[in-house]
Parts: sequence; structure tokens; C-alpha cells
Amino acid sequence: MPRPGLTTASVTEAAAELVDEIGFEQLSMGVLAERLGVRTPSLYKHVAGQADLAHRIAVLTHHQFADAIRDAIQGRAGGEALAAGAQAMRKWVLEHPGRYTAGNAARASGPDDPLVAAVERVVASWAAMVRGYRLNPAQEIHALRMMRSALLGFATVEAAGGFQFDAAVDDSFTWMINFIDEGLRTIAAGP
Amino acid sequence: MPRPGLTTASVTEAAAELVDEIGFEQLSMGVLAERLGVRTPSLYKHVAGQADLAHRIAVLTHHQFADAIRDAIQGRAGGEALAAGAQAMRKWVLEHPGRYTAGNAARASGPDDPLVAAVERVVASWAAMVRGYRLNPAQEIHALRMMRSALLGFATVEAAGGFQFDAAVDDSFTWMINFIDEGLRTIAAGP
DNA sequence: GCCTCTAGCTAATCGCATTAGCCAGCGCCG
DNA sequence: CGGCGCTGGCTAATGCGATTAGCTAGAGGC
Repeated sequence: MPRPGLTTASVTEAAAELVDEIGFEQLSMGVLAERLGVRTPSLYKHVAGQADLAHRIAVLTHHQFADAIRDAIQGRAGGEALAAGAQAMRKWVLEHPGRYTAGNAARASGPDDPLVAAVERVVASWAAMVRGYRLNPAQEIHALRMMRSALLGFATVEAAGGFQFDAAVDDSFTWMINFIDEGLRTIAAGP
Repeated sequence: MPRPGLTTASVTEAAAELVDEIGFEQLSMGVLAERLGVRTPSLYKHVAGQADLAHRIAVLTHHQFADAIRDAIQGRAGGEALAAGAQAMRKWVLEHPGRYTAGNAARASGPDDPLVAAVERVVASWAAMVRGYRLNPAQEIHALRMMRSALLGFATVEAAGGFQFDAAVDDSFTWMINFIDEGLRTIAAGP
């Protein structure tokens, strides 16, 4: 019998895919091992345990998430960048609900946790979107946090199935982006 | 030895308090039983199991959350209601982080799940805040969702310790409320 | 003062994560 | 080509926490 030839990275990626299919809370070492055609204890040669695995999924998630946003806003600025980045992020979340849950559940263990760097990449992507509005630096941090909260909140509620009338959710999202765009442009133009 | 005299409600409430102290993910039947001065299996006389318990905490959470907002916006309207409701909700989340996590993690099993009614009470509180702006009915639903997303997102990121510079988080929150208030007033005044 | 009903208890059971210890394939060196 | 060490995978054992089975005693009603 040939060896599957697993690595920490391949195990993590398989877990990420699995989690999108069955839901983060359903993840167990058993199902993952089965998916990889391996016995459960073998996984421990690549990850330290379930907590470690979840953490690795979270780090992977933030990197992929940051990539998706960065690619979307490439070469755009202002409202266009905002719209493109926001839509890309929403699409990504809907396509990777399990990963997204894992990413939100994770907590950094300390300043040198790789999760911190991964999260910073995401924040940097959003910061790039906000920067296009050329706000007062004192306001920029607040605008960034507002945007981050609104987008994350929307995606979270949607992923949880929290909106009653599914039909209009697309409209609500673009409406929200417009709302933010107009608000930021008003501020930028203001005193 | 006198009987503790537990009930489903008292077990749920004790679990909610416990979860705020130790974190939702640390909740186990064992620690809860210990807290209540009882042996683990005894809890099963009041709740069907850990999943049931978590679900009950979530329902309780949404009701308390809705109460907190409703009380805060009593007798206020427009921007004042928005500010008061938002601040009350943020305060509540910071004081009850474990419960809040439990509430967000829960999923309704169907339309007659008591969780649905509880969530609707929360949404109704927010709807009351938005209604004060007398928007076009077509926009009201979008405004409601935007507000819900922004507030939930902010609370979630904050509860997760996701904001880097703690000092300015208060300012960011009031800035965000102002941003939303001004945007909604502009829309209300518009065409 | 008895009777019933049930909250709480002790003693299994079970599932899943994790650990211990064994073994074989692969690459490398002679 | 044959030996050697390293390491990934395996089986068997451990352990902890959730859950279930079956027993018992205290509180409330007659």
C-alpha cells in the first residue's frame, strides 16, 4: 500500500475543505482521517491535536481571505474598490462558510502567533480600501473599524441564515455598500 | 442533605452566568454541576443534554438582549434612540461575553423553535430604532440590516479582542453611530 | 402516618481525542 | 546492491467527558 504522503499543509487544507462541506462544529479527527484515507492517530504526526488543527485552519482562512480582497481591489480606488472588495469578501464567505466560522472562532495566543499576522493582512486590505477616500487620519481608524464591523457583521448574519427574506439580501448588501460609500465621500468632502 | 431544588430555568440561568465567567467553549456538564452543588447526571433531569443546554442559553440570551435594548430606547426617538440602543447593546455584550457567543452560535431547528421568536424580538427592537427615521419602506429593511450588521459586527470583533488599540474603541463606536445617524438622516431628508 | 412521584445519586457505557509503542517504506551512504 | 536511520502510518491502550440505567430517599398530598 502506497503512503498517502500527508503534510501539515495538506492536512490543514483538507480539513478546511471538509469544514466547508460539513460545518465547522462537525469536524472531528475521525472524519478528517477518513477523508484522507488514513487512520485517526496518523493525523497526530502532522498536527498537534484538534485545537491546533482548528487554529491552522483559521490562519489559512485569513490568508486566503486577504488574498481574495487584495485581488478584487487591484487597480481600483475609492467607491469602486470598496464595492469590489466587499462583494469579493461576501462571495468568499458564502463559498467557504465552515472556514469562515473557524476563522472567527480562533483566538491568538500571543503577539507572535501567526494568526496575528494573518489577521493583519486582512485588516491591511481593508485599510487600503478606506485610504482611497483620503480621510483625516484621525477618522481613518474609525472608518476602518466601521467598515470592518459592517462587512463582517453582514457576512456573519447571512452565513447564519439570519436574514428573513432571502430574496432581497443582495440588494441589502449593495445598499449598505452605497451607504458607506456616500457617507465616506461626504466626510472626505466636508470641513 | 437538603435538595438543591433545581429547575430547567435555574439550570439555564446558572449556565449563562458560568459561561460569562469562563467562556462558552469551556462549558461542560461537569463544571456546571459543580457550580450547582450537584452531580453531573442530575442535570439531565432538567435539560436534555449539552446541546439542549446551549440552545436554552441562546434563547435566554436573545430575550435578555432584546429587553436591554427595549429599555434603553424607551421614550427616545431618532438619533437619540439609536445612540442609546447601540450603547446599551454594546454594554450588554461586554458584560455578557459568554452568553453572547452562545447566542451567536445557535441555529434554529425550525420555524417553531423558540429561538426564532427570541431573535425576532431583538430584530423588532432594532426595527423600532430605524423606524424613527421615517425612511421609504423599501429602504427601511436595508437600513435595518445595515444597522444590525454594523452593531453585531462591532460587538463581535470587540468581544474577540480584534481591535488593536483598545484606547480608541469607545470613540470608534460613537463615531460609527454618528456615521449611521447622519447617513440615515440624509436619506430621510433626500428625494 | 402512609404513598407516590421525582430529583438526585452511584455505577455503567460510549464516543472520541489523545498517547504508547511497533513496523515498514524511502532515501542515503557505503 | 545492501545496510541504516528516519519518519509516517498502524494497532492497541488510556482517559476524559457526555450520556444512560437503575436505585433511593425526601417532599408533598391524602
